[in-house]
Amino acid sequence: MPGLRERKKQAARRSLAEAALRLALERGPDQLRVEDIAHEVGVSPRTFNNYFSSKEEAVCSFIVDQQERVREALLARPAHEPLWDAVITAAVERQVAEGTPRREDVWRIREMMHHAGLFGEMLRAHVTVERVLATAIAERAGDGANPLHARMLAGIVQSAARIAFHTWLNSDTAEGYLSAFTELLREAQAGMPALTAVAAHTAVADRSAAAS
Amino acid sequence: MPGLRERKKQAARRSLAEAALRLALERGPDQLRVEDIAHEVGVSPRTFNNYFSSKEEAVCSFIVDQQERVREALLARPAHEPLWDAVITAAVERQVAEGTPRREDVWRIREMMHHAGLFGEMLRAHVTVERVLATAIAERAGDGANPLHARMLAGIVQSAARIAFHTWLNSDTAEGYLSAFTELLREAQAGMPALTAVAAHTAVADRSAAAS
DNA sequence: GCAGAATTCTTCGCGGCCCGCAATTTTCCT
DNA sequence: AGGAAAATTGCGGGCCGCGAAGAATTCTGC
Repeated sequence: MPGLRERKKQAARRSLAEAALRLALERGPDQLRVEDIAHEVGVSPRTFNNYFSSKEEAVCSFIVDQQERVREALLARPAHEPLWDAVITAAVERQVAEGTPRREDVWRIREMMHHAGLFGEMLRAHVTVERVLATAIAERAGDGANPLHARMLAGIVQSAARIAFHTWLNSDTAEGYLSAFTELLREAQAGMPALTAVAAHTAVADRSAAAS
Repeated sequence: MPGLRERKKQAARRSLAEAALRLALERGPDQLRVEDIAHEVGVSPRTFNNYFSSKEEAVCSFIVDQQERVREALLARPAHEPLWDAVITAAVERQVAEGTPRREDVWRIREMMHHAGLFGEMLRAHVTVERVLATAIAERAGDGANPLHARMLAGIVQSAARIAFHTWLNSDTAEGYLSAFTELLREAQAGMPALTAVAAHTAVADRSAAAS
């Protein structure tokens, strides 16, 4: 069990992260100073840097904080479930639990993704989650599993999440990004057959064209 | 055709990028100031920021500059070749053409990957390449191809490259990272069967344990 | 060739971020 | 209660990114 000291630290950290994200959504990534974040929580700007090494890290920390939930969600799947199904279900579950961003925040988020520092930090956060997910996958797969393969599967999951979210963000569709996310993972599971099918069709056309 | 002015600009840009990367390798990411880079090329520090918005971007720009070669390498594959093979071969070809880092630079690169800003920038560069690769894949796959699926395949390729390189970087093995890269892509093509096979074995063990 | 135009480079300065250090206050354990 | 450990904070320094304005260089039409 964590001591009182540790809990207060975590509370302060979460307060800072929450304030950073909220202010970033309110006024945009360029009008966000660490001074504001610190003042919002009631600590000195210097203290902010004891928790986060940059404001970007604070804004994106909520992604990293999903680490534990990812691990738990995967290991909670029934043991007889095939690995792909367990991974996909756990990943989707987590996304559902996280919820979809509010409609009014969409264009702000879009703006934030155009911010180089924030975008890079988000990618870093995804890699961090990927590492945790990889160990959970390896754990689930058993001792004989190749850690590299586990890492690869985790990378595929994160890629699907990133791509589905990014596509949803830049399109004014009404439906969520979860359907695209799931579809991408199912495709990856099957080795991207939809793509290769099209390619095969093209190849056939090319061959008949070459033969004529 | 590019005008003379444009060519000089590109030359200056490449000089800056080359100097940035070389100095970063020589003295480490923390002892690298834009003033040094600019002075090395013979321009003012302010001019540096006309070409790159940060020193990290300059150091990682060589990755982004591979965009065109990726595209060409893929579209140069014979038309009858299956998509996966074409993509894998083109990706490996590109990596081979780029060459393996010198042995003495390894620990410097390792140090650079620990630098938050540089690591994030490298991930951003990978995403940029991913976008180009995705359009090339879509082009190759034909008009009926789902752009999302193309993007996903590109993401898988970039994930494999990143994971293989990262693993190689943090292990003192003599062999290159290309073998791991190829193997990861082959696994992905087949839907990560090695992992799921292990999982099936574990599931069987679990079931017999539950039955007893 | 040349003079004007256009573009680029440089100098200067401001606001901001990040970090090391040391003092101070708060919290924890016995 | 009192000492130890740890967190917070102010200060100082270095660097970065960017804007403005003048200087320099290149381009263009003649």
